[in-house]
Amino acid sequence: MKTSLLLLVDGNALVHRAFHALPPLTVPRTGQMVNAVYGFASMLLKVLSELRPTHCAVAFDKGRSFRHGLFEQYKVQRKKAPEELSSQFPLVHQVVEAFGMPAFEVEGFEADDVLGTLSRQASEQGVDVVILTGDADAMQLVSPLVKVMVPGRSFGDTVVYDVSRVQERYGVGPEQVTDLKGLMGDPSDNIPGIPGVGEKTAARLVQEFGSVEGLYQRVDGVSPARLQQLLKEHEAEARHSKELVTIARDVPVQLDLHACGAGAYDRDRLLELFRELGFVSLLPRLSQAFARRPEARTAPVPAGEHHTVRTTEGMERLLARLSEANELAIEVVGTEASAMSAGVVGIGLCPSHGESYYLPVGHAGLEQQLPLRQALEGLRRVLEDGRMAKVGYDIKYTALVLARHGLELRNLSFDTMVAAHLMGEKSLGLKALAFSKLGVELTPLSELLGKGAKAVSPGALAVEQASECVCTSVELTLRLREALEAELRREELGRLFSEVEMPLVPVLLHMERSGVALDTGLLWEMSRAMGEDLKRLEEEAYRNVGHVFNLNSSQQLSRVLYEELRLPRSRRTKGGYSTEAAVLEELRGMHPVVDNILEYRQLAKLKSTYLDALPALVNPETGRLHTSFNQTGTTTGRLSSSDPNLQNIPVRGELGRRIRHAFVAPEGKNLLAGDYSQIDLRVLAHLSQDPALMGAFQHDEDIHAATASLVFGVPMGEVTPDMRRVAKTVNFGVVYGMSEYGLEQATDLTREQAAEFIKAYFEKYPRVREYLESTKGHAAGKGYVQTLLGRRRYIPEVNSPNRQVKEAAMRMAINMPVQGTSADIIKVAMVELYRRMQLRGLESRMVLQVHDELIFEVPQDEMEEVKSLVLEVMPRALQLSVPLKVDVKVGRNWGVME
DNA sequence: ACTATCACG
DNA sequence: ACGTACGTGATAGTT
Repeated sequence: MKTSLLLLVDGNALVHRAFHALPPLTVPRTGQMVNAVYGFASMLLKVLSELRPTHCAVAFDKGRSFRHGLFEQYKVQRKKAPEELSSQFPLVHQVVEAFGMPAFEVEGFEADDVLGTLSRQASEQGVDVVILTGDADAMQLVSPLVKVMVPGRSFGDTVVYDVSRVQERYGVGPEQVTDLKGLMGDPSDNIPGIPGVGEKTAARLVQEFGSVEGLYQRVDGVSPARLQQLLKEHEAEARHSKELVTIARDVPVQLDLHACGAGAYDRDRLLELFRELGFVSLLPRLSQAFARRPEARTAPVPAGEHHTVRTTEGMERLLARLSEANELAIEVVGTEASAMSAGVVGIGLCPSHGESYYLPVGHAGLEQQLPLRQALEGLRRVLEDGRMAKVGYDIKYTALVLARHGLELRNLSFDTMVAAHLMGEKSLGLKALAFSKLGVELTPLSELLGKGAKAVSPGALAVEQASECVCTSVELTLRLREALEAELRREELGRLFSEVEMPLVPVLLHMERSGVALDTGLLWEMSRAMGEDLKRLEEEAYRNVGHVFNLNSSQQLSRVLYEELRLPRSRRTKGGYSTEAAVLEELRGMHPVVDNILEYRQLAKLKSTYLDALPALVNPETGRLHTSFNQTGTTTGRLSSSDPNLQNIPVRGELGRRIRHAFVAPEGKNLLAGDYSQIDLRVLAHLSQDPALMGAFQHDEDIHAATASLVFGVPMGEVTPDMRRVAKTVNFGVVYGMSEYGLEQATDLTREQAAEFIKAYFEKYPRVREYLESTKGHAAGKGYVQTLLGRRRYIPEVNSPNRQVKEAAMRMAINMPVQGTSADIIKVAMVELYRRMQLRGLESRMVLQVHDELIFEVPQDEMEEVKSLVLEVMPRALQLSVPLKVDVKVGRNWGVME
């Protein structure tokens, strides 16, 4: 006999939960955020196909909850839902409607009150109920006929609570959940409870006294005394809190089962809606959800054979299989995030769909696993075979760890992280990509490991768990390649990807692995000397102010300067008034402590960020300093450098420059630097095709002086240093989308002078103005801008109704094609230089890139050859309408280069 | 985890 | 009447 089952959904709670649990997901063209809609729809499909309810209904909050009348602080701390969430509710309602589910809303009640009432009415009719929600408060509704289902740790999973499960989880029965919550309170709803009473204590009290009311009848029997005291003091809060967390079951609403029949969905409407929202992955699940008879449940993660290879025989079978493959997704699980220090825990391999392998080699205490040596020797033929394409997610990490263990991964053909970044994807985690590109929810290894204090090392994981996770991960990597390859082609990014970005991967790997030599003795000595100066400055500052304070705290400093010393205030910050250097410069001479602070700040920055930090990062294996070059860190296409950042080593001040002296070439070698001269302005000349700007570069003029001469209307010979400085500022400013206000701030010009200068500038360079205007027009029309090689940046804010947001977006739109084209150019140069250096078998190595300059470490006998190679390749990287000029300098260290 | 500051191009 | 230069990453202090 078929029994009835009513599914009741708390629309608000589920949507909130989905919004916070799922990575951002937007509709490509409109930018509408839909992650919560997706999660809601996906969860509904799952539950419909698994539970096969005969009836269903959804409830939503409506109006101001009656609880606000009971308690004015109710949910008062809760921020207004962000636009990204609230804009999804209309779509959720559309989904519910297409699913053919009646939606209940009752003015003044929250969704769970409506569900509480409906579930009571259903129980009275003897109907089984499952409540699907994202809010644990609903546990109080559980009864022999009513179960509560909530999403699990990963949103795709669900956990069902019946009476015994509630008892087990909370230590009290469902009817006591309100007592428990009343004592504990709920910070997320601003419900007070008893301060200091958590879940443990609350559960003990409820077990002992049965309820809040029972507790207060016998409150003198509570021990310890401290707790008893607290309970007495906060009796009103406890009783009130219980009232607040109690779900109403007498809402004016009537359950009509006939109107709630499941399966009354509008298939065409659903299909259309899912297509519109880009939920392609949900389409095949529709028939499952609405099929008449129960079928096998859909797997959230693609099924496939996952093998764990732990024996010599297993290895032989694997190798036989790999020899037939022509591509291979690969992932190394390392002991740590830094590829230059990581050991190997395991290797994941996926030669084709539905078939993946995990080789544990470094699992702690695991008896049956191959030694790393044997695993690598076995795999060497395949991994070093340049004919077999390797696919990976962050493949540079995998290849670098392997390289350090003596194996060169060849033919790095597709990195899904790099591809996704090129596609403008903002969330680049494998989890986010699998979700947005494949509609698959996966738990990445990193989540298994936890973070912060309770993080465990991968080697400590159970091999079954690691294997399952890594096999899924390489499988998805292979499937992502297909999705992304097609997308790249569609967006005409295929060449940029396969001819620039992917060939760059081994170059960056080489640079990271090379590292750079550091004179740590020099840094230590400077640190010691600077430490003394800092101490002196600190004491002087205290003397000038009259008391001790923390010079490193901008908040304390703000109080000292603007409250105690009453110096003139300017820009506000959150914790007081700004104390940044530009502001302090204005205050110079008003009080002696200002000078102390400025000098202290400068020295403290240099000491902590460079002098003390860098020597500690020298790799004990190599004795050198190794950065990471991040290929997916910027919106413009530049590289970034981290751990440590070697792209912001000081150069400007005298003291700063001395730090560069510590970046040295080993005995018998020199450093060679090739830097593009004025690359951004040359790119601007090319992009704008402005005749005057192009002419200046074609004649190899000093561009800032030439600009000054043009704008001020004086011959080149009569340009003063001041005129040149203003022209230089404007030349840079143009590339940043500068305004009159910006120029005023950056120079000592008045607003009027600044306006006049800008006007004159655009009269002399009219095509630059036209170019800037057309770039902004393009951005507004298409929602993106691009570089010479087609690299794109999507900027949806260009059409923001908020003027400030829109203007900021326009400045980004102006800057990106220039900065990004320069990045294209140097990347092409790096790939070509590396290729040629390899071909010639040079011992020289590229070691650093700083946006417009490349640093090489060159043995003395290769110096001339490398110098001419650099001078040949860098200027020819891309053909522009103006020449690209490269200056080459050589020196024993990075501080003295001639 | 966030904010303010500051090093680089 | 507004009130910002574009792009990064590391540090120290604060929550």
